[in-house]
Amino acid sequence: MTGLKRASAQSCDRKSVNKEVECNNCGMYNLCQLAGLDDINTDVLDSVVNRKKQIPNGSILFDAGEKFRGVFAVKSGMFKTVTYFDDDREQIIDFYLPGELIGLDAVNSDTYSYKVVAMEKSSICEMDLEAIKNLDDKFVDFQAGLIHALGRKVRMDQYQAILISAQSAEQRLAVFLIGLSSRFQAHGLPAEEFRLSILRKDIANYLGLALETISRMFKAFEQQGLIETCGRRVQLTQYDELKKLARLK
Amino acid sequence: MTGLKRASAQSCDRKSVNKEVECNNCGMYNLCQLAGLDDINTDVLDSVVNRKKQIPNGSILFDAGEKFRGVFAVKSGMFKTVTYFDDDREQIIDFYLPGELIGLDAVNSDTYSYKVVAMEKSSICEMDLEAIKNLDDKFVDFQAGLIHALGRKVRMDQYQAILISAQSAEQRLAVFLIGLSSRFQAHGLPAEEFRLSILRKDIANYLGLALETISRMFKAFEQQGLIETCGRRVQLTQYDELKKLARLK
DNA sequence: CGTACGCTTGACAAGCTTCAACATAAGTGG
DNA sequence: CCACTTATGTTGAAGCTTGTCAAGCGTACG
Repeated sequence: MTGLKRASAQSCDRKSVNKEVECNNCGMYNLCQLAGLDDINTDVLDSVVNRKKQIPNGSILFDAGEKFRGVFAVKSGMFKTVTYFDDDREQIIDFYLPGELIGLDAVNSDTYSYKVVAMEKSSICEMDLEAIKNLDDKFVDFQAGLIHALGRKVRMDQYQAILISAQSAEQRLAVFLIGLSSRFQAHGLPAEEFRLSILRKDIANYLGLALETISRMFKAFEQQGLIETCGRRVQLTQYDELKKLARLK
Repeated sequence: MTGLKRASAQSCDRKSVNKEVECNNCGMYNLCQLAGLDDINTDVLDSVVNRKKQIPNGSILFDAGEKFRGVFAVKSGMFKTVTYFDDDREQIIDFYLPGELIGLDAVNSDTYSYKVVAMEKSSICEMDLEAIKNLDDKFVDFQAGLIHALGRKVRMDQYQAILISAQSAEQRLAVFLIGLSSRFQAHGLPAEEFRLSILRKDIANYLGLALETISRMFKAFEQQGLIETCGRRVQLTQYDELKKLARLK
C-alpha cells in the first residue's frame, strides 16, 4: 500500500508544515517592485516593508474596526478572516494562503472591516502604505499595481462565492479542495499534496454545511480514491476526477 | 385587505419599473467628480462619460474575454453577470442594481472575465478610462477613487458570499431580499418596495437552490406576513422580522 | 497520564430536490 | 383584440441528502 494512509496507528509526516512562499511568487512582489526596488534584496525595501514577522497560532493580526495600518502578505502559514452574525456566531469570510494579500480592500478607507486570525504558526510581510506615498514619482504606478491586485481579488472572491453556493455537499467540498490546490500552485507551492491547517469545523462554517457532513465527505472521497489523508496532510491523488466533481472548466 | 396582493385576478401595478438613480446617489459620482468636474452638468464630463445609453432587455453589455473598454454604472434597470461550468450550465455571479458599477475589477487588466446581461430594459453610463489618463494632474486622485470603490466592491461581495452560503433556504432568501433592499436604499431608491426583475430561476441559480424551493419560500414569507407580492413587485412589509430571519446585525 | 479538543460514526428527523402536472402571465400573429 | 404559444410560476408527492443529537475514539498538549 503506497501513499499517505497506511494503518491508522502508523506514523506519517503529520507535523509537516507547508513551505513558505518565495518573494517572486508572492502577491506582494509586484507591489514591492513598484515601490521602487529593482533588486528585492536591497535595503531600500526595508523602509516600506516589515519582512517575515512571526505570528503565533491563534493570534489576531487585526480586528474589525481597527485603524488601517497597511497591507499584509502571508509568507508562511495560514489565516482566516472572520465576521459575526447578530447572535455572535462566528462566520468565516475567507482563508489566506502563503503569497496572498490581506487588507487590500481597506487601503483607501480608515479601518479594517473584519477580524484576521492566524490558524497556525505563521509569518507575514507588512507594507506601510503611508511610507509609499513619499515615493512621489512612482506613486501613480504603485496605485495602478494596487488596482490590478484589487481586480484580481474581486474576481477570485466571486469565483469562490459561486462555488460555495454549489448545490451538493460533494460539489462544495470538491470545489473547495480544488480551489485551495490551485491557490497553492499559483504561488509556487505543491498543488497536489499540502497540509490542510483548516479544522473541519471551519471548513463546515465556510461552506455552510454541518461538520459531520464534511467528515463524511472526506471519507467518501477517500473511499473513491480521490484523495488520501494522513493527519492534516491531504493528497489529491486523482486531481482530474475531483475537478470533474467540482464541475469546473 | 390592503397592500399589493388582492384577489389574484385583480390588477395591480405589475408593469411598474424601478426609478433611475440620481447622479449624486450613483457609485460613479465620486469618480465623475474626480475626473474633473465640479458641476456634474457641465460638458466637460461628456468627453469622459457616455451618459444614459439605452440597453434593451436580454442584450449583452460585454462578454467574457472581450477587450476592456471602460467601467459602467447602471442608471436604471438591472444586470446579471454570468459564467459557465464545464457542462455549460450557466452560473450567475452577481446582480447589478441602479447606482452600481460594472467592470471595475477589469480596470488594469486587458479583458473582462464574465458576461453581463441586461435583465430588463435598462440604461447605463459608460466611463472611458483611457480618456481619464489624459487628465494628468488629477489622475492620482482618480486612481485613489478607483481603489476606494474596489475596496467597497470586495467587502460587498464577501458579505454577499457569506450570506449565500447560509445553511437554510429560508435564511438564504431572507438575506437575499434584505441585501437587495439595502442596495436600493444605498442609492436613494425605495428600500421596502421594489420591482424584482430577477426570475425565480435566476434567484435559485444564484442561491444554489431549486427554483421550486424559492417559489415555496416566497409563499411561506407571504403567509407569515413578511412580504407581499404582486407580479414582479415585492413589498417587505415586516422588514425587521425578515432581517431577524436573515440573522444580520 | 489525564483532560480537552477535534474527528468519526450511527440513527433518526427535517429539509430540500426531483419529477410531474397544472396555473398563470407574457409574447406573437392573425 | 383574441386565440395560440411559450415562458414563468405554483403545487403535490416521493425519495434522497443533509442536519441534529448522541456516543465514542484518536490526538495533542499540559
